[in-house]
Amino acid sequence: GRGVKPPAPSSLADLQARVRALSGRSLGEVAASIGLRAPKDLHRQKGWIGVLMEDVLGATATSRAAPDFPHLGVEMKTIPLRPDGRPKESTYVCTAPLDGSLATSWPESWVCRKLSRVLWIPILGDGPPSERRVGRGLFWSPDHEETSLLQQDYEELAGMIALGEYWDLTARHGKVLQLRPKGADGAARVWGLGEEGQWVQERPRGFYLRASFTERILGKRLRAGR
DNA sequence: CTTTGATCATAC
DNA sequence: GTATGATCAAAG
Repeated sequence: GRGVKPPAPSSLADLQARVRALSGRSLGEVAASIGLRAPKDLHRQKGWIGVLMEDVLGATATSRAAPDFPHLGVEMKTIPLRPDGRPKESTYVCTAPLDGSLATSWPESWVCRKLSRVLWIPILGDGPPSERRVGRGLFWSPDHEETSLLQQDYEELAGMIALGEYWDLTARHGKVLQLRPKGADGAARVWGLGEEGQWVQERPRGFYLRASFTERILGKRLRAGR
């Protein structure tokens, strides 16, 4: 089926109201509201929930290197939660260019800008996507401590990339932010600047937030808030 | 069970 | 191919 996308939210208040209205609804209902059907599972449509929420909330920057709501400066992320409230997965942030164009300083970085204001939308439940439910959305900006952790990791990781240390560029680095392969498959390659300044072929990488960090972000605020 | 590395769909 | 949206599945 084809969807009918609502217009972009006109203001932050508009977006907040739409998020509130989605809270508690099943993904099947949400999909139906814009003329879509939920897939039986996510095996072949891993990003379906994220795209659905973008569509239903009127995000405009899908598949572009910009926040989902450019005029509001808001990036939206769906986050699947276990029954105990812990995130099931890490969260993709953005790609990490290896060709020398990656910002070395945190404030200038794409990661920093993308994370400056995030709308987290929890997704509850296992089983068929149509039966999962939308949780209560949360607008988040990193506090001082979170910013410090992110900056520290970012600068370490960006430094490794700048030095071309691909042999050690694994997901094991970073307390809260990590680098992971991000390609069509394990054979995907991209050109990177090597240790001697030569061009080398490497797996493409992306920045991810560790699930433990997202848990802290959400847990702290959901317990404190309301 | 948790984490790392691999993988799938789509837009441009 | 690059970027978006993520989850899957092998490895630890």
